[in-house]
Amino acid sequence: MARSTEPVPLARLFAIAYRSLIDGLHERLATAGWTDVRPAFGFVLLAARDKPTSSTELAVLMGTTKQAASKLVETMVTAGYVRRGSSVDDARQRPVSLTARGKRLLVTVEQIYADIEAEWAGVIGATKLERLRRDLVRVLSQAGDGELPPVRPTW
Amino acid sequence: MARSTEPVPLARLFAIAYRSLIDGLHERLATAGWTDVRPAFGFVLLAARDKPTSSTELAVLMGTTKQAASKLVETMVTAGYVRRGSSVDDARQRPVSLTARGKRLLVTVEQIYADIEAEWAGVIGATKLERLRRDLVRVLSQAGDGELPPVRPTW
DNA sequence: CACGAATAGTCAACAAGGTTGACCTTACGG
DNA sequence: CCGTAAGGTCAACCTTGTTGACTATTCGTG
Repeated sequence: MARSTEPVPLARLFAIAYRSLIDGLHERLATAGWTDVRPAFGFVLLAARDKPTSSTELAVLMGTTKQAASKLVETMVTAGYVRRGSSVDDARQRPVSLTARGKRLLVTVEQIYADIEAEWAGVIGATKLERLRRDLVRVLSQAGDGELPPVRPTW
Repeated sequence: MARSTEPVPLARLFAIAYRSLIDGLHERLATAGWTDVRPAFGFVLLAARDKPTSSTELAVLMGTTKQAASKLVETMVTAGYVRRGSSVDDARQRPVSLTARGKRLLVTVEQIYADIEAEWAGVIGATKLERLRRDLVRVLSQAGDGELPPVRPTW
């Protein structure tokens, strides 16, 4: 099929790129035995990496309702990736933190992303890849207030 | 909030970029009076732009089942954007083609995408934007067989 | 310090959009 | 011809999200 002379819309490229990365990640995770990981888990892992997070924070981060975020956390608790604690200074909060298993998954995910990005670098070169990342960050930070906006691609 | 020194994962950037474009598109569409447009409509419009498409073709393009594609078409028929015909040479096919309203929507969508991309070009420069597009196409064509793979970001 | 408003979270009902699986009809290739 | 493949539909179900009502804390201001 001949390539149209029209430029491919960026939206389509981003959709493909995103899906490609996510599919690649989950294929490799499955191969490595992580078969119960849903795409959205990554956000929770990332958000809870350094310090406990909360359902509300997750909701803002992902651009969903806090109920949806809470359900996601519940799923991950059941799967053994995170745990809900209770806060000393605010009894309303149920801080979400990673279990040992969750930490292992996070490490694995980051390793796989690094691998995939390395493969991409093999295709277009590391320099161009980093340039791509840099340009994207710049464009996207613009819309938000210098910070990267919430994430989840609504479909 | 201080930016981490870690590079932002590409997956997250693509997710943000995609969502940003789609949200921007639909905001502007809504402003212009197109209030019943779903994100997935775009694929159908694009696929049916030059020649009639089919549910099966759409399914492959979007990476869903043909039933899901068919439902989408049904929705768009009801909304008046496409029409299902019948083929002369193959009575099994129900070719999907754009209505006048569908064509107007397509034109509008393309105009809005052009506007948004122009705004992006205003941020990082047209040259870098085109470089970004080019690099993306190269990387993504690699995974597929020279062609861009299916699209829909599974969530 | 008391009381009203805001915040963190939960529960339950529902909706959208997708999948699975069975089925019908038409086309194609020995 | 006849078996098999291909395009499409129907109906049941599942997953994931939303809406709306509610509880329990905390904050803040008179």
